Amino acid sequence: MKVASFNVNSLRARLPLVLSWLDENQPDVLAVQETKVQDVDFPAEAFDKTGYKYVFKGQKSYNGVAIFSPLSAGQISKVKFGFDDEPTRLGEGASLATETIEAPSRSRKDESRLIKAEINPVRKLRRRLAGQTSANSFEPTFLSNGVNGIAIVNTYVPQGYLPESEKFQYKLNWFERLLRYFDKNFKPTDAIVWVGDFNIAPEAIDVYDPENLLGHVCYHPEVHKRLQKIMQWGFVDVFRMHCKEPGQYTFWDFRLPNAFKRNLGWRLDHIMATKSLAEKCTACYIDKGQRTKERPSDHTPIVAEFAW
DNA sequence: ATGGTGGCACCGCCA
Repeated sequence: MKVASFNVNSLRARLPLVLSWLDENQPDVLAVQETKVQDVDFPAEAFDKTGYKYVFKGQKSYNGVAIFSPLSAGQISKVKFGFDDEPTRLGEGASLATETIEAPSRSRKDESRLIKAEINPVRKLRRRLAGQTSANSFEPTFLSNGVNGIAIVNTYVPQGYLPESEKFQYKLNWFERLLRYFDKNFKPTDAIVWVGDFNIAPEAIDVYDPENLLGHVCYHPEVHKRLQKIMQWGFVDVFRMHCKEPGQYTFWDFRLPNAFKRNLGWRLDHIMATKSLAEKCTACYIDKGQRTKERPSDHTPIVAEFAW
């Protein structure tokens, strides 16, 4: 099973690139962030031609997440958008002048940053191999708390603007809500893949200038604390499990001249798996290929392969 | 070098 995550920075602007990437890489799951498209304008027809199924939630201009999975890999089920917690305190996407205005409960902005689904890529195959002896001969390897396939949690974590801003507090709070979300809906023994743009470089080797960038909203001790707590709940960074090299980035700021060429980047996009699943991870790599094509995203895909 | 990129929407916001 191949799982990928890609912040596309507008799905419509990146449509040809995403379509060719799917065709060339054939992942069982592609989690996409920053689709920047309202649900009514989602380019469904283009993906219908590919055989990939999809679930998505977006809004105008900002945020937006989607999960793609091919028909042959089984159904996408148990789809849920956003958190299921109490009302949020801060209006995240509001302008600077109005950012302290109360946000409505389960706002569109929250919903378009988290999408959860369950997939079972081998269910059909196992049934076929079992012969037609019994329709119920398939026994899932992991069965806990109602998860009998693999749960995919795709997040686009708030960037945080500046450390002294309300938006940064919103980001810290967002990670805390995410931990509660995992705790409420799953067990650490479930097979969960948590992927997406986390807007955090976990360690010094994940950012091009750790000394000077320490304190940046994407490389900040307070954010690190929140991430660590979620990791301690039961996740393994499968990229770092396979690759210890510094300078392995998934994002290069467009505003920094020749950032990609000079490899002045950040590792902000991640694939985390619960321990039982991480043990089955056979490879994890960053695919910089799309950066050499026309109109690339500022992020680049990260891919993990599992013996599943 | 007092600017420089990119996307979307609208005349600015966000990354």
